[in-house]
Amino acid sequence: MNELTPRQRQIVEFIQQWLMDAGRPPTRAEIAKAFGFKSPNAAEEHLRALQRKGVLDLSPGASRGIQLKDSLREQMGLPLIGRVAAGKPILAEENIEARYQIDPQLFSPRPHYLLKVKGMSMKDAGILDGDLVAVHRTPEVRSRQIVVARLENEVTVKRYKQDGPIVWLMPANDDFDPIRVDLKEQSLIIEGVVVGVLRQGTGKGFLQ
Amino acid sequence: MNELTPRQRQIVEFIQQWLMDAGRPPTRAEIAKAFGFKSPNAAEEHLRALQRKGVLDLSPGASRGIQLKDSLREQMGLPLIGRVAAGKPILAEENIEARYQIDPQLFSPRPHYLLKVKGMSMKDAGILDGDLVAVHRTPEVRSRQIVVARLENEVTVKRYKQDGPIVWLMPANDDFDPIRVDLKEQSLIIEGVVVGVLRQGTGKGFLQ
DNA sequence: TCCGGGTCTGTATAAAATACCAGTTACTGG
DNA sequence: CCAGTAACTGGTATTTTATACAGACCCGGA
Repeated sequence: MNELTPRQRQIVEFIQQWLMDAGRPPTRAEIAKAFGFKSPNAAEEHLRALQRKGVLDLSPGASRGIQLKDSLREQMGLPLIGRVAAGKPILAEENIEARYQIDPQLFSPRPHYLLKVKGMSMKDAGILDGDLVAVHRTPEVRSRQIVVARLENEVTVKRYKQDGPIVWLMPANDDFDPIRVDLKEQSLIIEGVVVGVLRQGTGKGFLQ
Repeated sequence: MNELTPRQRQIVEFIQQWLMDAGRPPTRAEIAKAFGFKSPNAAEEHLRALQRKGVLDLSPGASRGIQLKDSLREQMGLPLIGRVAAGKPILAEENIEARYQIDPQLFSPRPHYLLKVKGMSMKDAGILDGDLVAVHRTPEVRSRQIVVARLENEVTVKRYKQDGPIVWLMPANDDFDPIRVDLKEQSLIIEGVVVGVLRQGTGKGFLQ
């Protein structure tokens, strides 16, 4: 029911493009012209359908009264997760310290949130205390990827290494020891894969 | 001549705010209502004045036909500088590999460009080969700041240390030697201060 | 003093845009 | 086979919007 038809998807993409180019939403007539509709009502009905499906909002009576809901979420930006409250899902509202807009093209795959790193256990991978890591939320991880894992209600960033039923969470710092997790005994929740790193304020002086 | 009056500045700020909130530009009547004008023509004349001063574009005949020129520049995002052609200014068009939108609140002071780092000379400061550093363009630097410097047509990222007329460009890696610059003999151009670091694609596996 | 720009009121009108209504065609699932 | 939905054409009433014109007031510079 909530799935868009190919035509509806085209309409939404057209509106996004138009917004980028013109800085304002299109009118019914402009949509109709772009798609070759001979009646603006064809556009009207597409817009109604898209509103029913929750993809956009229409402001009654206003000219160019089309608001894409996606763009609102994009405008919100990525949530920055600071301290993760025990037992709460990582993206719970109370964990969000701020939101930052990040160009989606900058990282791939697309990150879902930023996580503030505590401690120097990943120093040799260039991830320092206080750095923000951009995380793509997926449970599918491969060995040698740097992951965000939750173990005993502790959230940690480590390099992932699987050896049969044994998972090793490897620090990138000789001062720390690898963490051994036996999946038959302990539960390990993968909160995502690190797809980027972001450090604020190197100006004042940072480390050594 | 190109200076905006306080009232004109208010108008521009109002349009920016409206764009953020509604996702479309305001009409003359909406501007008039917000400012308490009793005539839409007051808004019209402000828009004309702002167009004359080059702050925005008006699309004749189109409803909500206001395009802020600033927002276009903001949409362009920060330029990513790759290889710097010898003798060319760092922000020359031919040095720009791409543009990325970055939340201005993320870094402070505001960065002017991103520079792709080559080599591992700043490894211990968490800046690795291929990282992007966000750079605030200023010639004013203090000791211990990480700077982008140009020396003999080579652009390099190092920690700055001044000792009277002698400047030391300090690597953050024991395998590299500090660079000694005597300002009486050599010219050193400071291209800016590093205010942030950005690494793309840590997912696949990075270093050690 | 006169001029021009900035800031606004008030009125008017044409053009742009929305919001309906009545149909048509084609496809899909019960 | 029929109902429902998607995807249109064609048209119209109504509202929204842009824009022009006629003034008014203040201020600073020539």
